[in-house]
Amino acid sequence: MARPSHVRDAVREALSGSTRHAWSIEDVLHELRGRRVSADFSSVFRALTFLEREGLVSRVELGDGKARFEATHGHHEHVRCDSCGAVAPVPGCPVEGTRAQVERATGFTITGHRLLFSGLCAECRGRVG
Amino acid sequence: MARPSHVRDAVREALSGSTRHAWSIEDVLHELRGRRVSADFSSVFRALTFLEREGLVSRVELGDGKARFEATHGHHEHVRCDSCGAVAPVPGCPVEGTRAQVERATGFTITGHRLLFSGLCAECRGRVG
DNA sequence: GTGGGTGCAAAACCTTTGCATCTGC
DNA sequence: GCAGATGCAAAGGTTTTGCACCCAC
Repeated sequence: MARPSHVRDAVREALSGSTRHAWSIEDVLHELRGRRVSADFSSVFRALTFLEREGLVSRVELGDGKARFEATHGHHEHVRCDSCGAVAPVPGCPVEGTRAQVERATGFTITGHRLLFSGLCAECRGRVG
Repeated sequence: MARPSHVRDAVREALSGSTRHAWSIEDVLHELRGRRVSADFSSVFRALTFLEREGLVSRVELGDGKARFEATHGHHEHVRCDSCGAVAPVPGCPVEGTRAQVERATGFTITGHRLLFSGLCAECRGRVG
């Protein structure tokens, strides 16, 4: 029954009150530490899992072996920098409207999708090449 | 210098001589066992890594926490069954042609993408709902 | 008291690497 | 012999879970 949870509250605030996208658990932990919120890795993990069940947070897979989370927003895709790992949101979605076609081609009932672009962010393009 | 490698050979044959897509290392191991090929997990792992460097095999990430591999084919996307985990290829690609737009919107230089559909395969649709 | 929230530590899972061995060449 | 291929086992890196403790109701 709605007992106070400083970790959960802080995680919710961190994710919704920042422009950063696709937080790893470590990212969240560092952010909390920066805010002087004492928290443990497993508590952050549990907070994220909890918020995910609530629908406030979405888990996104970016293929770097780490779980990533972000505040649930409108539908969007992601782009990840091959060099530094930075993640940015991609507005819009080129996949909309292809569902019927994919269902016809595969026999699956399609319920969702995940699109991840890879490339170089502006910063790394200047630095790396 | 081209020394015989029964594991590598068997892995190559398994991946190219089957309709299955997106093999996990365990999948390959079971297939080899079925073919009476003795092999160890790490040998299969090394064979896959080797074939990947050769370009004969591609590593694909399907967000289930396991590395997946498949024979390198023309560009295609994947669909994964939420219920049983079956993976099927999706011909074509709705993302082609959106690169310029994404680059404009994000400032990244886009070099690739990964699209994964999720849904229910025909079998699970009948069984689960 | 009771049940949820936390921290700490250990368990689980996968992938990757080290090492000794075996085998063609 | 030498170098590559293998198996076994252990190391690494992350995510999950078990447990004991503490605190708000």
